[in-house]
Amino acid sequence: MQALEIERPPRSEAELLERASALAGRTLGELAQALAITIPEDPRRSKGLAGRLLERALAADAHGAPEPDFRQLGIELKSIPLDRRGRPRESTFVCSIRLADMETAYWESSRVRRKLARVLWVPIESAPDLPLPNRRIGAARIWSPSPEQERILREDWETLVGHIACGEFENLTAHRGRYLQIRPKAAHAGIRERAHDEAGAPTATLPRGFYLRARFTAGLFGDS
DNA sequence: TATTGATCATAT
DNA sequence: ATATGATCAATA
Repeated sequence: MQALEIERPPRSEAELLERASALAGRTLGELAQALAITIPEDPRRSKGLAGRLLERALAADAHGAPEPDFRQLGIELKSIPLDRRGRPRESTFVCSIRLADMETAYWESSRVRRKLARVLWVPIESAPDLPLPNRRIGAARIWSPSPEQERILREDWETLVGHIACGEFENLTAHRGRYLQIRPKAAHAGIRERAHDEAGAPTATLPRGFYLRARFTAGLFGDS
């Protein structure tokens, strides 16, 4: 694979999809080499690397901001690990949650809705015994939630955010939500973030994030 | 073995 | 400290 120069961000959805499609069939090892990035031996130390390689290769321009990866296009980039049956091996992180702000949050202006409005899914071949450098990039596809999907995403979001707004952090387990769920999102279980308790008084709890259940994303990749 | 809760890397 | 990129690993 030729060395990849860091290109300008794509100017259109078609151009983005074209660039992503050109990566299909390549391995992450080839991509890493073209970008002059070393893949760590220890899998624990390469979490998130597939996504970061794709961001670099496709010239995503959000650079860590809480916005879609391609800001001008409003398109979010998501890699998704698929097993040999074509099913997602993991849930998909969507965004972190500002726990103290949820009393005044609305679905219409939520980060979840903005990020999921338009997504470029890039499948990554994945199996426990397949080393990261050997995993192949699959055929990218653009997706937006159907009206029915968005209705349920919204229901989940409003229910989950409702619990946060009421300070009911005991109810914030990953068991809740049909498509969306809330799970810890922190360096370790001892981290705390400012929030409000049931009485509205300042408190602190484990930082959380929104995730899409694998059961949901499985439906986006045909063979469910 | 599917799911939940915990964790690892990088950048601002 | 908070955001991004996720997957690891213990549990049910």
